[in-house]
Amino acid sequence: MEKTYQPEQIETRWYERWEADNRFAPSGQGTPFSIMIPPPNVTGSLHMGHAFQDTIMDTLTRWKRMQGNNTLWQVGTDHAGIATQMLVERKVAAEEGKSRHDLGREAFIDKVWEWKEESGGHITRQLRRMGASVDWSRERFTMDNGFYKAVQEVFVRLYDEGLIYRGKRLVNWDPKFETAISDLEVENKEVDGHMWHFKYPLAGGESYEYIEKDADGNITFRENRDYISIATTRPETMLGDGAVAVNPADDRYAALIGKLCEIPVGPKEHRRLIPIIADEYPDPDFGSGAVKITGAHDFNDYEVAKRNGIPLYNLMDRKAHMRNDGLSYEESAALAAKAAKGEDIGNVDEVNLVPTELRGLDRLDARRQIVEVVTAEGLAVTAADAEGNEQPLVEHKKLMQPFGDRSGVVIEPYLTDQWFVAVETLAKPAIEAVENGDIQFVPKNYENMYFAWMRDLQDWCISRQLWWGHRIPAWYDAEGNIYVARSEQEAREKNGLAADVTLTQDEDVLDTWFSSGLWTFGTLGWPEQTPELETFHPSSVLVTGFDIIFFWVARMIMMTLKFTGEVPFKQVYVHGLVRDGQGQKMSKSKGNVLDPIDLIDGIELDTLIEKRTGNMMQPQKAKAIAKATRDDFKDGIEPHGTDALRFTFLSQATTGRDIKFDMSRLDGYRNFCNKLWNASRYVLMNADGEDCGVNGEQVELSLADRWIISQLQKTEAQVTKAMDEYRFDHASQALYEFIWNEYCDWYLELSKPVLWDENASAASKRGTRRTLVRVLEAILRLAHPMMPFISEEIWQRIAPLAGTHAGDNDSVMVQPWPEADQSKVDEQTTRDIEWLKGVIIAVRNIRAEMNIAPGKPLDVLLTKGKPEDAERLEKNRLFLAKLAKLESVTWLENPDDAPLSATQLVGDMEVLVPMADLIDKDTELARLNKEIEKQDKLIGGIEKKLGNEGFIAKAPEAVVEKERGKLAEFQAAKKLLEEQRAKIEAL
RNA sequence: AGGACCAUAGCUCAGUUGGUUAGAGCGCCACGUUGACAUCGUGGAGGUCGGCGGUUCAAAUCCGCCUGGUCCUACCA
Repeated sequence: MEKTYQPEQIETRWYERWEADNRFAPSGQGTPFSIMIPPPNVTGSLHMGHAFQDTIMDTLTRWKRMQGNNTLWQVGTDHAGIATQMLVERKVAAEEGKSRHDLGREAFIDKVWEWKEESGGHITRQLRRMGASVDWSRERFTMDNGFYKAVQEVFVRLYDEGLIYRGKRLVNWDPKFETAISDLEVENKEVDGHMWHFKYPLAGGESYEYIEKDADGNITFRENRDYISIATTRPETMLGDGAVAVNPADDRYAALIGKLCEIPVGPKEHRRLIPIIADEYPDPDFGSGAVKITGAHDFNDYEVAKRNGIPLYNLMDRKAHMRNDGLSYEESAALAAKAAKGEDIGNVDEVNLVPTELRGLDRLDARRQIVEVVTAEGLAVTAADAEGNEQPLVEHKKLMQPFGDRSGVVIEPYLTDQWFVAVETLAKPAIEAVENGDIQFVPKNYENMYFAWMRDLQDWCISRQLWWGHRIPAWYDAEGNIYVARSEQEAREKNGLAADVTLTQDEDVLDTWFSSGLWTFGTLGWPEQTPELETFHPSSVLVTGFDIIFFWVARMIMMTLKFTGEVPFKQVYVHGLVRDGQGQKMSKSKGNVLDPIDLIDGIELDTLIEKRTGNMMQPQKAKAIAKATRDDFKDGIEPHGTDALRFTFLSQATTGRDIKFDMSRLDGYRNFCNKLWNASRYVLMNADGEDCGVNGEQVELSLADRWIISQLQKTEAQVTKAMDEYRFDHASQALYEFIWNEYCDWYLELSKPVLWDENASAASKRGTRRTLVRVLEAILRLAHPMMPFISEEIWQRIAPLAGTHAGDNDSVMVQPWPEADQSKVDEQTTRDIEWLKGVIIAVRNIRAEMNIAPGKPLDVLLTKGKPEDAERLEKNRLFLAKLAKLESVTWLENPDDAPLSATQLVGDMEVLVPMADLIDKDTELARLNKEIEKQDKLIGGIEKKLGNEGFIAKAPEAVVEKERGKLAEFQAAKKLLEEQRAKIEAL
């Protein structure tokens, strides 16, 4: 074996071997256990979140597999509609200078598939680097034919049941991608904005007395007005106003309800009049209390408009430019005027209220012009500035503005025909499944988040105006009648349409999440009733981030219950986000992204900087990012190996909260791998080719042997319990603790005196070798789900010595998970070893405090102990001498015979290192005083407790007894320390 | 505005149903290389558990309020 652990030499090799040996497929034996991977985007590359999540899933999967379950980890990728289309569009533009429209739909889709075949496997290759034991033979892609069949089936059935409908609704519109998006794909961000205040003059020059009152009804302001004051952050929408609404309880405007006012924009001769209506929506205490209603461009206004029969005038096109189609402004304004008077003008689609000079402008340019014109006309509300001059009132304020999470552009509410899922009836059973425990969230508090969202569900807009995705299985005839079916042919048959009736398929595709919602059962062959579906559905656990509960988890629950009558998974393990060392979200624009592969393989500083600053949206940040990177990673990143990275994730995986990724812990766990490596090296050096008792030869087990076996049982139980509870931090901690602090620090050291003792019996040497090997072999099995590579590499060498290796094709992957054997837990042995460790530490302590060289042989006396201490000394003389580097150890019956010594306590017993000539009186006195003080404090605390009548009366007897015991112990210790102090003082 | 989560050593975090001498890793200080490992070993320093109040015989732990932080949802023209 190499002297240090070299992960790069073993990881890829083992992964290829496992895959070639078909180790990842279900065994076909045992209780089914299945996990469906949250499908990563096919365009994606592995980020820290994936790496974290995959580590957890793989750890669970390997663990369950070793426990003998019929284990399936189902893998696949998601076609990621917008992201993929965007990527291929860019590629085609760069390579051929063509847009997707130049190519046409079919040719473009071909390009996407080409791209997918070439580059779509990037993330799955990276998944292999993480050691993920997914069943590659069952890999699925959401655009696969089989999966498409499931998607179509679901669509058709929901439509037939009336749960999918098409309608004109206000939706979130992404003007960059020219598609509808769901509200979950919208990110609300705070931006600096303006709020303008404009005067809407009353029709016919009417005026009224505007009166403001305070809370007590006293008049605080009155003036004569011939307008109503309106505020807006989007002046361009004024063009599409259909009404001004005031609250019916607002006295200021009560007299105006039913009257008309004028929108202060557009050609003077065609100024539009709109009604002033009463609605509960306006808040009298906010702004002027009057709200302009633009039903086609604002979600709140849309509701008001619907309630009051106000027309919805669309002002923009798909690019969010001001419309340049439909009727002329004059014709449109005339129609709108009729509508304002309450006349029915029918379909308003052709009505284009954008004045000629604004048509075709971007909405923001239109906004500027409108503000200018209205202000010039004197219809801006004014306020006095610092010098007392009246100025147009423009408030600078923070606005929450919607942005597309992929496009980054401002999202517009936009009126279009879209397909929707009516979610109400689907939501009910989905809520119940969580309420009644069929699905459990871990940690449980995420259930509240789920309920909160499910209780307030909007119909889900599932159509997207994209080319890449599952095309909607709906056809239209010339009259616009809709026929939904699994194919054009079925549409004809179902509806008795003649062959000469022309049908055209809907152009739109489905939201990617619509197909992802079918993931758990769609991947198992549904709608066919396959054996896989029977065996592995519902899946056992879903591992996912909380940010995706709405997008995906909730929808999976709804869809799966609807179509299979089963829950998609029994448990949902929700993990936190992986953040950088400072707790910042990792993002390209912040330049703080870590690539898991770089942590595994290492990366030069310059390459890392190049990676972080290359191809940036905001190049001006490059310098700061380069500096920050230089500060954080002076020498780049060293290679750590996959196992160390996995172990780091696991150790930081506490209950559901975000993790700050800690590089120093990554270093620490790489060292841990090295520790395990070297411990194994030691074992091999001492056991390979030696008699390890594989054939059941007689052995003699030392105290240390029995102790480490006992500790192993406890560790096995701890790790198993922690895994059961998804406490990967506890599981990894227990393993770390055992390997480093027990097996390496103590047991390996304790094995040396036996193995190196020429006088030791063959049976005792054999016993120690057997224990060394067997315990290590168990450790490797225990470690395997967390650290698959190093455990396999070492296991292959160790297992033959332990007699558990079944030949060339064997693997630790398929070994049984270690189960604790309670009969091997030996508390007496544990106490004995604790005693031994206590004495050794006491001697080391004295050495450190007295400045005695670690290697200098010492003569040590033990005294004042109980008879069992003397016995322990006799049994452990060899160990003691070796580990504490002692020349001799003597049991002193009469403490009065003790020479002047440095002392330490082990229980009641005193450890003495005679050093008459060496002792530093002052140092030793100071130390003793400090010790005594400490005991005093402890004693004081307990005496206070025991002096409390309430405590004696009410606390459980066992607790009181325990306190009494402690008191006695501390008092005895103090007494010994005082005696020692007296001796030193007497010098 | 509503809700969730968090606050424990210089840093990253554990701390089960209240009873521990409040722990780990990293970092820090001192010492140490003869054979598993300097990616190491040995010893050590370092915390009034964010603040205030309450419940209790007993609070890092349960309850309330406050402060600070993170996030989600809704946002008001």
